[in-house]
Amino acid sequence: MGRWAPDARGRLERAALELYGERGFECTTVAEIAERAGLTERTFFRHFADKREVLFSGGAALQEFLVGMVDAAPSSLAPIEVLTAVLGSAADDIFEERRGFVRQRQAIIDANAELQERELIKLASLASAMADALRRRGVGDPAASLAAEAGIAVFKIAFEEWVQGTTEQSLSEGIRACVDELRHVTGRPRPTARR
Amino acid sequence: MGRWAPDARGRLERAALELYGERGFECTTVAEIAERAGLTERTFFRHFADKREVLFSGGAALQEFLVGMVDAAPSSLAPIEVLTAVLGSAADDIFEERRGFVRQRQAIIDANAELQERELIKLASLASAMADALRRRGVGDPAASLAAEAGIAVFKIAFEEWVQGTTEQSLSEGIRACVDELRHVTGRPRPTARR
DNA sequence: GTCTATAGTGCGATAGAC
DNA sequence: GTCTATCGCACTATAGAC
Repeated sequence: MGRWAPDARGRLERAALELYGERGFECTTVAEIAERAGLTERTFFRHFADKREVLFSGGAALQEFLVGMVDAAPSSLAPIEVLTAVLGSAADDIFEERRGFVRQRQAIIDANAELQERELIKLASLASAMADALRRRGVGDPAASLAAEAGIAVFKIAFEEWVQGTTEQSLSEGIRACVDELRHVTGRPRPTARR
Repeated sequence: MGRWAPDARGRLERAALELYGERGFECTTVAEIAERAGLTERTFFRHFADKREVLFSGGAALQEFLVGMVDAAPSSLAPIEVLTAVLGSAADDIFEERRGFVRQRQAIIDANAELQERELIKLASLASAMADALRRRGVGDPAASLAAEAGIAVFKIAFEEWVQGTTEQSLSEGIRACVDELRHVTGRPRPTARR
């Protein structure tokens, strides 16, 4: 048993989620979060770069998961197939099991512009990491970037519907449906001599 | 002739661009910007919600331009064709003529994470406005969102290459090339009975 | 762990334009 | 008189320096 109660980081995360939910992100001070967690302001900033980051530190794990799956995917698969499979796995293994937490967190983010900014930069960094992973598979440019951005866009749109709860579909089903829809939207791959 | 020198807003924008370029975004205080523009800190915040916004207020005009063009496009065009045409027009009529300014501004943004966050949220709002415009044309969901997000992704990737100056291509040529590449990446629109 | 600079807000005063 | 743009001051909270 150490000198301090364990899991300071986790306590700060939980305290922040509670308080942001109760009184909103802007109306919560770091001092209040620290107090509820039984710690000081200074300690908060040693764990999280700023007041927003406490909601996003889980993103690193998600990124590792996705990149690892892309790296491990059979080399026979086309980029779009890899992404569909990998995002679907994340949906089933990570999101579906934490639906309550995810929705609570999303409600907080949706209520604040600063938090939306932070979320978008996390998604952009995810897209960039996915593009790198595709390049390691030998996918060229700009195909790698385009596929990664398209994958993230699909995820974003499917996630939005899933988290709202207006659909019976699972998240991974929504992802597959969106990929199909994207195929139709972009049209056939060049009107070469066919017909 | 008024009591004050005219175009306070423009003076603030120019002063900010200069100072952010000279010493970086973080090392510039709002007081310094206001001083160079011959105004006070309080006036800066009257015109711009925060220190970042001074670099992004032109985005509203771009959004109006794009949405207006989508609304005015012939109804015979498919969503992806509308977006390709509209983004190409913006490239030729807005970006190509301001290349110097755009590059200077981008160098400032690339050097700072907070500014990248703000840029991403502006792009997201652009995507959302484009999706709305497509829905007004009768495009359904999620096709409208997907097309808009794909269009913005294409623009982002083509813009990146163009602004770096590593290509001879014009921005609108880059956009068309990226749209073609995206078509190939997503693959054919469902393996229906053909062949 | 304390101290401080700076971002950003709220409110009242002022000086013109109309 | 009203309206608008600016200033000035007091204030809080974040975030970083020491």
